[in-house]
Amino acid sequence: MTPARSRRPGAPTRTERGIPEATVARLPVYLRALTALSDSGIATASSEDLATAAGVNSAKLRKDLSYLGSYGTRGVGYDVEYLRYQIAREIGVTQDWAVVIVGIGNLGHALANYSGFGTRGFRIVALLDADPSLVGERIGEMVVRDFAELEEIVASDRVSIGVITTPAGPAQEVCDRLVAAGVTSILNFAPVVLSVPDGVDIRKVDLSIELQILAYHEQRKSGEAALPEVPELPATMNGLTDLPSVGGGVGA
Amino acid sequence: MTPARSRRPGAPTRTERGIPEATVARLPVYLRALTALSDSGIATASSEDLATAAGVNSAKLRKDLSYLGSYGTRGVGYDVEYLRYQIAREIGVTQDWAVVIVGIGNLGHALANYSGFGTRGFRIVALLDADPSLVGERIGEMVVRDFAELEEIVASDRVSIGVITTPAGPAQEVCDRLVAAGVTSILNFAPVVLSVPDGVDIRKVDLSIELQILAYHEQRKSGEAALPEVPELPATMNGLTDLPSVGGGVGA
DNA sequence: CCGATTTTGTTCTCACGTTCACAAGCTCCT
DNA sequence: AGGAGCTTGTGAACGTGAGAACAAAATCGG
Ligand SMILES: NC(=O)c1ccc[n+]([C@@H]2O[C@H](COP(=O)([O-])OP(=O)(O)OC[C@H]3O[C@@H](n4cnc5c(N)ncnc54)[C@H](O)[C@@H]3O)[C@@H](O)[C@H]2O)c1
Ligand SMILES: NC(=O)c1ccc[n+]([C@@H]2O[C@H](COP(=O)([O-])OP(=O)(O)OC[C@H]3O[C@@H](n4cnc5c(N)ncnc54)[C@H](O)[C@@H]3O)[C@@H](O)[C@H]2O)c1
Repeated sequence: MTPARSRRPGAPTRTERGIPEATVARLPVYLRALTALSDSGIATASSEDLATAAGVNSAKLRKDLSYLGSYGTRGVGYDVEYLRYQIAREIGVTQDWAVVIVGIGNLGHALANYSGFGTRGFRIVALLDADPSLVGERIGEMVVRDFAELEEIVASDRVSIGVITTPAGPAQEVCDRLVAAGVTSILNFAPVVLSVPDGVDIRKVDLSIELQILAYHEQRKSGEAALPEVPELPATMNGLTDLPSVGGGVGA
Repeated sequence: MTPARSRRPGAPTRTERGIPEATVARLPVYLRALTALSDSGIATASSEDLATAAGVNSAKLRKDLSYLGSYGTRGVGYDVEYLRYQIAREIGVTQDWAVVIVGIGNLGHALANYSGFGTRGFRIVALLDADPSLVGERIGEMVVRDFAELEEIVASDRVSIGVITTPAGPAQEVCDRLVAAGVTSILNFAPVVLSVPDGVDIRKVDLSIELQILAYHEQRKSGEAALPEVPELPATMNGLTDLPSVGGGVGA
């Protein structure tokens, strides 16, 4: 019989068949690469080929795939279709997930018009907005509906994923409504930190943050000699009201 | 005098005043939290307060800030305005960075209409598209210009950041053009892995990947008993052409 | 049938990131 | 002036992630 294994120090703590978070974040990239190879009529690919297509190093790719099982063939590589199916199954996109989008402004419109979600395992079942002048507008096949209908829609369409594209102000309130209605995964575009109860997953997309990270590295490239002098902290910390205005604004 | 320090084992390798990547990614969040506190009229905040506002743990926040210098006061906390300025300076958003957006479709329109960049250290100097029927269209204060004008614009406006919102197909080509024109930081929305030479930074935003990560966790929440059986690999790997179609599509 | 060749799956080691815990330093009150 | 009470800055421990390296397994040619 199998002896009760004591955890080796350094081994990642992971529940049965749990996959490291860093790996989970790369699986969709592999899935996309496999789909591209498949569309090019390629039936088999080595870890090196796949790693190149996915923009990662091949050892990392092999280790990532090894968490799913042994789906390759030594000396040969991976069967593209088979591996694609296995990854899709592991991620959970062999069937479609129902999604609602809340806040049909600039960004909400763009998402609603985007055809890429359908081919990647998601089905947008409702576009919701609180603005009465938007309700009833047609976008592609869909019609904008009133945010008040949220609970009904979530319940009848088994919606588990919500996307927030409202301004920052109402975002927490919208988030709470989504959670109360039964949504357990949220993708947030509003520039604000949302708090959710345990059991609800939240991810954020923040374009200003991405640009600011680029700006940081850009600044170092262009030579730090160009940096302004560090103003020293005065003896008293008061009287600092007239510093130059700086980026980092809050709000919609 | 300062003795030449030999690297302690375990200490992160970092060039003079270099900041760990994970910290750099959080500084914009702190900046936003500080701006919010400042707008609420709060002049001083403890690491605990700030950490709550930024959605991180306070030890992490203190360690992150310690890479910038000692800007707090023991027993008191941090001066909100002063710290905000220091972080903005470190990120490099005390002045605006010029940005071009390439591909003015659904997403490009949304970004062009977004007012949030201006208040966070960025100035959109041009909207570019290859489609002649779009060139000349007015969006807010700006007019869509021909992609062919790229080089001229980059040179005359000292543009160092480019945003790609074209379909996946032309994205690499557009990327190469941007780099050749002198752009050294790129934010990519197209679902494709771009390759760039050393010295050019690239970040990607991929909504389908975000949703798929949520789907993975969602699947585990709803009980794995619901998972389809794992199909076994047949003795030969051929003849696998009729697997169910799965999410992960490629293309625009 | 066997050895050469290819490529996976995994182990080992090092680097990076997070969190705890506490001494050092500042303010305020008596 | 001196001690009580906070809060920062950081050393040290721990956990996670990345990559090099290699043994194991499969194919293929002779
Ligand atoms: N547009 C962009 O390119 C862009 C870029 C980065 C970040 N963002 C962020 O994304 C979010 C949306 O941006 P946008 O430009 O689309 O804004 P927007 O103002 O155009 O649209 C917001 C929509 O949300 C709706 N709304 C407001 N309160 C609501 C509520 N309580 N319930 C339901 N709907 C509500 C409004 O009616 C409006 O239609 C903002 O938080 C913004 O900061 C947008
Ligand atoms: N719209 C969304 O919500 C959304 C969501 C996720 C990802 N994306 C991705 O973002 C990108 C843009 O999406 P979209 O919906 O705005 O697409 P879109 O088709 O509406 O717009 C693309 C624009 O790029 C322009 N273009 C094409 N080739 C070009 C070239 N070589 N040079 C310059 N311009 C060129 C086109 O003329 C068009 O205006 C796509 O890669 C898409 O996969 C979009």
